Amino acid sequence: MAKQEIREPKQKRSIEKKQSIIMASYKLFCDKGYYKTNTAEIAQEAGVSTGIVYNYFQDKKDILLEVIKFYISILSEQFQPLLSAPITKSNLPTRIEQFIDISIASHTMHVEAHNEFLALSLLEEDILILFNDFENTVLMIFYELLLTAGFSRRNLLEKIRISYGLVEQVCHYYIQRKLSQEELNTSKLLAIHTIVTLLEK
Amino acid sequence: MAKQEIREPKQKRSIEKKQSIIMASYKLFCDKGYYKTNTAEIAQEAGVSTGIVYNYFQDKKDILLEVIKFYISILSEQFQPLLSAPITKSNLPTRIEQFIDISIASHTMHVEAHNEFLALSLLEEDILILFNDFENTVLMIFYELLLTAGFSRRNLLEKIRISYGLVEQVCHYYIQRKLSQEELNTSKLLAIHTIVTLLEK
Amino acid sequence: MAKQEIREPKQKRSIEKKQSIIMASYKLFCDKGYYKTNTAEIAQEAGVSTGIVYNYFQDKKDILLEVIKFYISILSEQFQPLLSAPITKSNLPTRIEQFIDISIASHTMHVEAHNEFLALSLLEEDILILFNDFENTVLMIFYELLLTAGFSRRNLLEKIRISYGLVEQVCHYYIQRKLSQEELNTSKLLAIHTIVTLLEK
Amino acid sequence: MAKQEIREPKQKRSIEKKQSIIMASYKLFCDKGYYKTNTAEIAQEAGVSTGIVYNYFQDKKDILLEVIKFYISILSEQFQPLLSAPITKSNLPTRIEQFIDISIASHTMHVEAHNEFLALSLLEEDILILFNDFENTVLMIFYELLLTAGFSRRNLLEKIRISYGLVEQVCHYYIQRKLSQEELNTSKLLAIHTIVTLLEK
DNA sequence: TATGAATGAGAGTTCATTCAT
DNA sequence: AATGAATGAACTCTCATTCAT
Repeated sequence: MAKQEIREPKQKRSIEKKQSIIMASYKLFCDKGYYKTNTAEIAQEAGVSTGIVYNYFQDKKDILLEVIKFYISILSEQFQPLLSAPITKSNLPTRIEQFIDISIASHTMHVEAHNEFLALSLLEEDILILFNDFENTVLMIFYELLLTAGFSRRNLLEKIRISYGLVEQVCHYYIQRKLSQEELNTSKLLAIHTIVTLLEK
Repeated sequence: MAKQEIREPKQKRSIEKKQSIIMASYKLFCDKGYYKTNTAEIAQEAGVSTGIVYNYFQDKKDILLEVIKFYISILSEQFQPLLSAPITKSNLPTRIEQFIDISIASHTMHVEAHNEFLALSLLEEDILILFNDFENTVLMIFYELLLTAGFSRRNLLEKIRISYGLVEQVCHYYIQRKLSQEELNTSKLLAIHTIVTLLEK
Repeated sequence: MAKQEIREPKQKRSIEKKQSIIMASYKLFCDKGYYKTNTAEIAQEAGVSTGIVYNYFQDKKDILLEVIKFYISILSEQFQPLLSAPITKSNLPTRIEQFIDISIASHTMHVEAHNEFLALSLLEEDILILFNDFENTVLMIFYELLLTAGFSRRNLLEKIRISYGLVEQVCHYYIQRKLSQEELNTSKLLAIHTIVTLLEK
Repeated sequence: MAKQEIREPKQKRSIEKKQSIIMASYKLFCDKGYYKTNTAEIAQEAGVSTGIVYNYFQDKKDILLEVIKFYISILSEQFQPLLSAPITKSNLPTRIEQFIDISIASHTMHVEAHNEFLALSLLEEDILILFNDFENTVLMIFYELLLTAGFSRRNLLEKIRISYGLVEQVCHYYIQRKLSQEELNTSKLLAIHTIVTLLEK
């Protein structure tokens, strides 16, 4: 029962085609959702035939995984500047604010993607793993940055987790409940203050 | 294209039948997920015919909505004791700990339900509304309790939202990442301390 | 991953419908061959919808197995008179001739079925088993009949197998090569004489 | 609707390429069966591109025909020594035994091929013709050998056909039913004796 | 000659919903 | 009110064959 071999495209044109299928899928998954998008639509949106999709991907689920990897790579890029800047005790509040701003920006830019893929991560184990890996990477970088900044190692990981979760919640509220800019600012200030207090404790 | 009228069952036997369909669906949605459960299975699990399901429910989605209402009613019941007990400045940490414990207990008891329905709430607008309504109700009760306890009205709602989110995050981490009991205790203590600080600020 | 339950139809109408699907498939498999018949055609020929087929059968292969059981039951019926008549040393040639005549008659009546199903038995293990079971049953009955007739037990089973194969070959030649009636008669006489000699040896 | 012309390869490299496609197909048809082998696999196994296959063969069926011709050429080779040795009344039993032994050897060596191609010959008319031609050739050679050996012309062809079929049956049983060596020997002796009797009659 | 990416019709199967009884 | 057989559109995936390069 030999599985058909999946071409890992080496040539430029092939890579472009695989990428175009990913982009088309990304768009459709955001617009209509993964379950409500069928493979024919993906092919059409990508401007290819239905058959060729299966030259590049094992099955529909495989497409989803690649789309999510692509999405995570976008997130990664957006956080990059923040993650490579040093943290000090004095610039901590600014850094937290930047983190919140970037989170909100990235969620807002891809609000449908965020919802859809978060939902799928709850429904499918292997998608959860991709997101967890990304999250862990980010958390570990903050861990190192905060150690370097002179914060105590004691319970630091737990503190970061809680802080991270807190930021996620602020973003989630803002986007889902459509908070006003003013409410957002209030929440931001509260969150920043809370996190600073927590980390310095 | 007049939609077939859905009877709102008045007689005892009918009510029981509708309820049994909801219970069967709840079980199956938790076990296999909404998308992977078909109506024939629901009918079989409920011990009724496939046709009769459509006497009580508009369509499959309608069943889901009722199942979620049922799930929320369970949550509601579990939080009831906490929501009817008064909060004072001195018992606040205890109350927060109780809140966390109840949250974890209810998520753990229905861990599949929690994941499945949270995911669906991100995929379907009308499910989100149900959960938001529940959350708002809970938040408002805490708002009143905290006002009565003498906490300042200033930014109180935002503070509660953030606190609520923080608890959700701790639970989510505990369940998804399978934290050890020890890690959980650390996180709990940190969370309680953070929330107390935040509210008293 | 619960397989959909296959209804074993108890009610008269259901049994009739299952039978009609088998008959339609039998016809199509003989006319066009199993691989070249699709499920839509089967449904159409049976006068049902495509979906209902899967209420009665696990999958396409399952239909094939039932069709072959049906075919074997026909064969069984045709050999019945011969298999229930006693054999004596003196009527042995007549019995062998009857056996050849019935074999030819049944192969001729269902020449397409015979070829198609024999071919499939070589391609699919579980089909081979069905045919082997039938063949073994027939051989064992002859074994008993010949013992009763007073033939020696020594190598009797091997002798019967060879005789059976010999008859099959005569039929096969007659049908495939379109022997003339005269050639058939010659072959028949030779086969009868050979078998009698073999058994009496 | 002019069919694309199929080159009959004259150059050495082309002939080798065509042959390698045939060999690859032979291997795959034996391993997986004709229907379960696709042209991409054939090309890969042969180390050529999928497109080039259609320069040498009309279509997939055409490959099959060539593969069967190749298979028959192997059979032919294996029977060659026997078919060129003279038969006498006294060495007849030995010759028959050799015939059985070669048959079993060739079927055993290519047991998958034998089953697969026999099946296909029942499903496809033009394949049957190829096998019949081979069989007829073999039978005619025996006919001549036996005439030379002094056997009567009367019904000789029918006798040979029956004998040939009998040998096929013994081999078939041995391979399909996995007879023991002992059972095989018994059957062989019985078959030889039967055929000798038949021919001498 | 040769490549292998691309095509697209067609396969088997599922399932929410309907309807004759 | 209840049944469960029946519907048929829609789904994912395969593969013999073609064609631009």
